[in-house]
Amino acid sequence: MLQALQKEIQNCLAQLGWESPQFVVERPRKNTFGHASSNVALTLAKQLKRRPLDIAQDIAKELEDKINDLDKIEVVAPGFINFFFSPLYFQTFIPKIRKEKAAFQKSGIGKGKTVQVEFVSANPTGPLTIGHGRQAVLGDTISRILEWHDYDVTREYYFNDAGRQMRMLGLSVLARYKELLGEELNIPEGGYEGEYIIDIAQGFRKEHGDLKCEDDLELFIEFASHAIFIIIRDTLKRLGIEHDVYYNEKDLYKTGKIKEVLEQLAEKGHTYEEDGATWFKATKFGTEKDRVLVKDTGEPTYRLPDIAYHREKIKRGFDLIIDIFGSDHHATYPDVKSALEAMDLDTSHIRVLLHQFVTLTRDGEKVKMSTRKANFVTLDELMALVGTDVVRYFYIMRSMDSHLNFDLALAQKQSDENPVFYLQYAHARMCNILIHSSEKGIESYEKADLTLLNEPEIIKLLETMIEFSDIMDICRTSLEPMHLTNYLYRLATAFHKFYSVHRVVTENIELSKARLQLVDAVKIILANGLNILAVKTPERM
RNA sequence: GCCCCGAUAGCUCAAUUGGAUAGAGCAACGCUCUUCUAAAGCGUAGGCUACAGGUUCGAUUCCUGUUCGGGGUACCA
Repeated sequence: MLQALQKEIQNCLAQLGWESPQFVVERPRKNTFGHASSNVALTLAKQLKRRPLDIAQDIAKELEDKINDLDKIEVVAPGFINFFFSPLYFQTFIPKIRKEKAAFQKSGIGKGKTVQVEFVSANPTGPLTIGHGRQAVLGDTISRILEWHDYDVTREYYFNDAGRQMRMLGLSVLARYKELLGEELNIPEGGYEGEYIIDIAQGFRKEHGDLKCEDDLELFIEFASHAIFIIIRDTLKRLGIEHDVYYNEKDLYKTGKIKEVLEQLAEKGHTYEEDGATWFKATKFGTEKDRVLVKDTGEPTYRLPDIAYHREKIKRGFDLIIDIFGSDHHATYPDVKSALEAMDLDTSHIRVLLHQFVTLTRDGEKVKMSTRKANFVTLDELMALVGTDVVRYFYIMRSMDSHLNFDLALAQKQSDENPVFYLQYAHARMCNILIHSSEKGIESYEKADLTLLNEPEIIKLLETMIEFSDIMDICRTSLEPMHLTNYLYRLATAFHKFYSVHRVVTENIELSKARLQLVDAVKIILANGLNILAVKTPERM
């Protein structure tokens, strides 16, 4: 609705021979300002050197008979143009929604375009924690939003199965294995102390028996990383998340991609040797410090495979690449980007999303999370506690720029403080009304006089319903699913308010039929939104 | 020191990316079920948007400082 108006105004400006400035068409906060409002005139004032009010008058006059189902246009100081639509404008959407169902207002803007979304990518050193959960749900929901827009989405997990952390993991399992064989427990400095390490050691013993195999660390690493991979994959699956591609860091070594990057950078003179290490001249590309790519031990730092991996991403030809990282990664991306540019690769289609951390509180006390020390709460535990719907909704209901407070005590309550129940309750109510109507003998409400729907609560509800596409567009450009949760909450509120004032099924059959169509239509929109969030739509509660 | 995020009602957060009188939920206090689900609705109260400047018709939003939180600043990932 807003986008259509924007175009109409642009046409109008062209007609008047004025250059189109940056302006907005938006939904005003106050009902007295109409259903849509624009600041065009204000933005034109300087260019035309005229009073904004006069400009607004001119535009309003020009637009008046070009827009269908318009009640009136108002020009208000200091120069806003407010649009008031007639009830008919809103009523006509009902048959459209009921006909198109899940396809209602689909933009199709991503048709034929490929997107890769990389998310989670946690080291396979332990079960996913509550911290990882935020990224998991964010990534999957963003993917779902893009899929709604018809993008072809590849969900990818970069699997760090090489490097120092994996060696620590192998050593930790080895230590537990030896303990099982009766030796004294000796977890290495910086090793992993979680219970799950014991389970893995037991699994190893079951498969390999009692070996004298302390030299064969690789065997332990491989076994452990695979075991943890299974754990992580299953956790995500329980949350309704499945990655299309697990990209192994190891493969970058096997296929020689690491070497290629080093060679390519050296060839262009972007690296140098110092203190036995290979350095990347990151400062040449505006980064604050030069970075080590290969340590004096001959082992690469994590940056090198990161660079190689991103080089592969670009080569794979996606139209859009989205990286989702925790805020602790903010320092590393500029280096990767610099290196890619150093290899003359285009990085303009990469979007890096950084989300802030999850703070876990329990009875008001902060709980410190660490995989290594094993004093974390796992994502599995959280799901068991509050259910997947609540987990999915809570993780994205806040902007990713702000810290997320997860109060465990509150989450366990499953009480009325929970917005998820508010939305699901609205959906269940809608279903119940439709069921009730047939019980009351209304066989069909296909033929109805929709002009009967003109009370303020109903117009407000309809107005909110058709806002859906505007919201989905904001989600697409901002990549912030939070806008969708906020919207659905408003939609449910508009419905609950309507419900409390107007009874749907009454003695007045004609009116009942019209309102039944309305309820059916809201239900479709609400379900569309909840489906995108992968939150269930119960018919009864 | 430098870099990234945040600071809005007692608490948790919004504010359509610069718009008009800053809004919700929870907590507090009142109402509303003989009705399609009260997991709901209505009302009251709650604000110098951390602080000080600047930019312009207009700032919670952009810029510059300051204060306080979180994260980073490795030849750890």
